[in-house]
Amino acid sequence: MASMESNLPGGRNSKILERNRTMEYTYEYPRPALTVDCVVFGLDLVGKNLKLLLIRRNLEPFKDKWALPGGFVQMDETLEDAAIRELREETGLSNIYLEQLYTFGAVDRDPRDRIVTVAYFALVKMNDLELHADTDASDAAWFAIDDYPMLSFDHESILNTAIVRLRGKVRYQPIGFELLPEKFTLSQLQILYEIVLETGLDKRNFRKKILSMGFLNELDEIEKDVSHRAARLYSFNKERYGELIKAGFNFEI
Amino acid sequence: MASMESNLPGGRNSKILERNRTMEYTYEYPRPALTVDCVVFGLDLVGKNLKLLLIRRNLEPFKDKWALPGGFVQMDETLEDAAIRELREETGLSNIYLEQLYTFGAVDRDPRDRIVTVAYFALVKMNDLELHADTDASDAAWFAIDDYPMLSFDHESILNTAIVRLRGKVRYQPIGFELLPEKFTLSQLQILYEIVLETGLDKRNFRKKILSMGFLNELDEIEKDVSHRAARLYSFNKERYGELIKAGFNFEI
DNA sequence: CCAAAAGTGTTCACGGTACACCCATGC
DNA sequence: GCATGGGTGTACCGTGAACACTTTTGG
Repeated sequence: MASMESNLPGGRNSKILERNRTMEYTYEYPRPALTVDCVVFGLDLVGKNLKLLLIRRNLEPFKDKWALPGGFVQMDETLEDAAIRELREETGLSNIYLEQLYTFGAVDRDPRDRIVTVAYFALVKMNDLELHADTDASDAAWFAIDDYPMLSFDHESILNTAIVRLRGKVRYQPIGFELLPEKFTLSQLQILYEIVLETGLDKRNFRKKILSMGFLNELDEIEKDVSHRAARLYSFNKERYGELIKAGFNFEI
Repeated sequence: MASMESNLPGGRNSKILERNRTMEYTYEYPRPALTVDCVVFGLDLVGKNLKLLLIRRNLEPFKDKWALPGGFVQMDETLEDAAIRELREETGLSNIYLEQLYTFGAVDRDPRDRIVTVAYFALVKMNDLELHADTDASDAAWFAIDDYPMLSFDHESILNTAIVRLRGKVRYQPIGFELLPEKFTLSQLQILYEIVLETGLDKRNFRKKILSMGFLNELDEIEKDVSHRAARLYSFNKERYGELIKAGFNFEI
């Protein structure tokens, strides 16, 4: 397990050690450990707030404390694969929107050792959700974004970075749909933006704008089981959106 | 050199090994190596094009090939510190704009070993530039962004990610000023945007817009040594920009 | 006096914003 | 019939876009 890349570090701790699998000289030096951590957001359309998925740690340090789901990157998997695997193992989630957020490398962010973590941020449709913790998470639960417990390590600052990213990105990329069911009403879409952007929006202007963009499919279907006039359902037409983007269209709320 | 973080990986390759400095049980498992790489952009106002700073590698693999400046992260430095150190060692640059770009973790991105790299992107004022390679770069040079040599490793895809980021970010954050001298003319500022955004801009509209934003200092100074009417010089007022942002102002070109 | 770039206003079209009432449905 | 949210149009204003000529300076 010795190697070197692009260029040498300062030289300290470096010595020629062995030939590796490609038979080139490599160097040995101490390596930080590498983990991934995931900030998972969900949307509570009833309670009208944004939710955060946390797990309860069952190992030291921070045993029994809440933390972002995550864990070590293995040698034979990409960073994204590691994030996907950890999410499945610790929360049972799969097939969700995932994007790399930022890499946190403060020297003392972990009390045990030098550990660098690549943070991901994830959006899930909370309806088709079924949490079941495996492996080393004894518990997983959703918390309101403005009322969550103390977090382990530097996870609070990772979370804050993710919130800033979400708020920024939701305005100019159609990622909000990842938080809604496949079929949704325009009111639900509006509530999504109102929650994430922490603002009120005018109903008529919102509908005019979003419909004029032309990437929503108007379905031949309406809401069920509501005690008032049922709203029409829509779905996001990803292909159409791609075409529009190619043609120079600019999404913005 | 054994440890573990947030949660365990799959379990394979893991065993209890030793107590570390905080006297908690830790695990041993193989770790990817960790490097940083920097995409450094400069602006050539005369030739009117964007430039890229590369180094010539003097070690295998890709010996004598061009690559992004970068190298291994040491145990006692943050990721950003590593990027700053490598830039100084390999190119002599210091005190430049630097921001984290993306972390690349494909399993086979380096032929020797599993190496994950945290890419940074940097902007330099090319006038106050003086390149001198130390350490392990035998050479450093600027290339036009649309005419550069073959790059080592996956550095071309890192570069492409950086270009996308630059083009996207320059439109809604005042990072362009990092590519200009402290004192610049409005025409130079316009050329900057025309180069980066690969578009033409109307002179009158551009001036109206940028001046109306109210964060440029109009200096009592004009260009020197030009064979035509000398233009007024301006500088970017960072403090003023901060105040505007706090007040809800939105920068956009 | 010529070349080169600096500097300067107005008009028009479009998109954003503000704003209020009737309709459909379930209980 | 009443409570609840669904659904709809217009007028105004401000910003973005298009567009051409005069001024200054050095050589």
